[in-house]
Amino acid sequence: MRTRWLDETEMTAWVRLAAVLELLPGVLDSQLRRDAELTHYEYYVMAMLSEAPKRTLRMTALAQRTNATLPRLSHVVKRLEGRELVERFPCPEDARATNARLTATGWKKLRATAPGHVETVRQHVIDVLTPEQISQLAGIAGAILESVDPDGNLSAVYRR
Amino acid sequence: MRTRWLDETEMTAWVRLAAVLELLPGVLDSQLRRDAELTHYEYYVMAMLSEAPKRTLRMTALAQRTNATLPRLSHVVKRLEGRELVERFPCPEDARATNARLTATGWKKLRATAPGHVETVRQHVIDVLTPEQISQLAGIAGAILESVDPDGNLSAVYRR
DNA sequence: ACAAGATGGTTGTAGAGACAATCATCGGGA
DNA sequence: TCCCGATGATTGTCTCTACAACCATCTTGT
Repeated sequence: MRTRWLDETEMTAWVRLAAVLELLPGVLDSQLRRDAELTHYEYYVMAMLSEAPKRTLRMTALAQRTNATLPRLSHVVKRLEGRELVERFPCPEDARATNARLTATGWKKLRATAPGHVETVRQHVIDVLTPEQISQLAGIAGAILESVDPDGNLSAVYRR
Repeated sequence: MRTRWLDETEMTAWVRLAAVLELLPGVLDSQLRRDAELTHYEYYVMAMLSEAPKRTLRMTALAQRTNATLPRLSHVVKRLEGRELVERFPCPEDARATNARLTATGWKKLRATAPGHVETVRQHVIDVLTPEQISQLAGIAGAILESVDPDGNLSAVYRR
C-alpha cells in the first residue's frame, strides 16, 4: 500500500497546526501556574465540577469529561484535596464509586482565576481571528474531534 | 477592568479547540510509540535533523525549531544517542557548541516510520476536512502562531 | 591583555502522567 | 444463595519535562 504524502497546502496546514499543538498548551499552562498555581488540567477539572449539579461529579464521569485516565484523575484530585479546593466522599448509591465536589474555597479560587484565563484565551486565540474564522474553527475542530473522540466525551456539553 | 467573557460561538470554537489540544497529541504519540517506540517529540527532532544540511544542526538551533528548552533537548538527544539514532560531536567553529547529526540508522528508522505517521495525520486531520477547510486551517493556525510564536521559530521552514 | 558579562550546553532534582497491579463492590446466572 | 466476571477507584513504579545550578567558552570594553 503506497503512502499518500501530503501536498504543499496540506503540509502547511498540518505543520502550523502541529506548532499550535506544541506551543499553545504551554502558554495557557504558564499563565495559570504563574497567576494561580494551577495546571491547565487542574483548572479544567475544577471548571467541569463547577458546572455540574451540586458541583459534584463521580470520578469516572469527571475523568471522561476531562479526557483523563482514572489513575491520572485520582492523583490530581488527591493534590487538589490537599489544597482544599476539592473534596471527595463515597457515593451513596454505589459503594464502589467516589464523588468529587468543588469546595467553597475551590469555587472562590475558580472565580478569581477565570478572568485571567479567559483573557489569555482571547489574547492568543479569539481576538486574533475574524468572526468568520471563529466559525470556521468550530467546524474544523468539530470534524477532527469526531475522528479523535468519537464518543464525544470531552465536548459533550457544547455539542450540537 | 471588566472581563470580556466569551459569547456562545466563541465558546464553542474554543472548547472544541481545547479538546483537540488535549486529545490529538495523545493519538499521535500512541501511534509512534506503538509502531516505532518513538515519542512524537523524538520523531520531530529526527525529522528536523533529516531536513538540515548534512543532517546536522547545533543543539540551540534544534531546540528552537522543536520548541524545546535546551535541557529538554539535551536529555532527549542523549537517549537517542544511546539508541544510535543520533550522534553528537563538538562544533568545530565554536568550542562551546555541540552538533547533533542523524545517523544512518536514524535515517532508516525515520524513513520506515514516516508512512505510518503520515497515515495517522491523514486519518485524524487531513482526510476529515474539505480542501476549503484545509486552507482555512492554515490561516487560523497561522494567526494563532503569530501571537504565540512571534519569532516564527517553529514554523519558520514553511512560512509564507 | 584581561576582566566581566553573555552565550552554549550538561547535569541533578523534583513534579506530573502512563501503565500495570491491586483491591473492593456490584450484578447476573446457575 | 453463591460465585464469577465486570466495574470503580487507588496505589506504586517508571519515564519524561521543567527549573535551577553549574561549567566552559566566547566576546566586548577598557
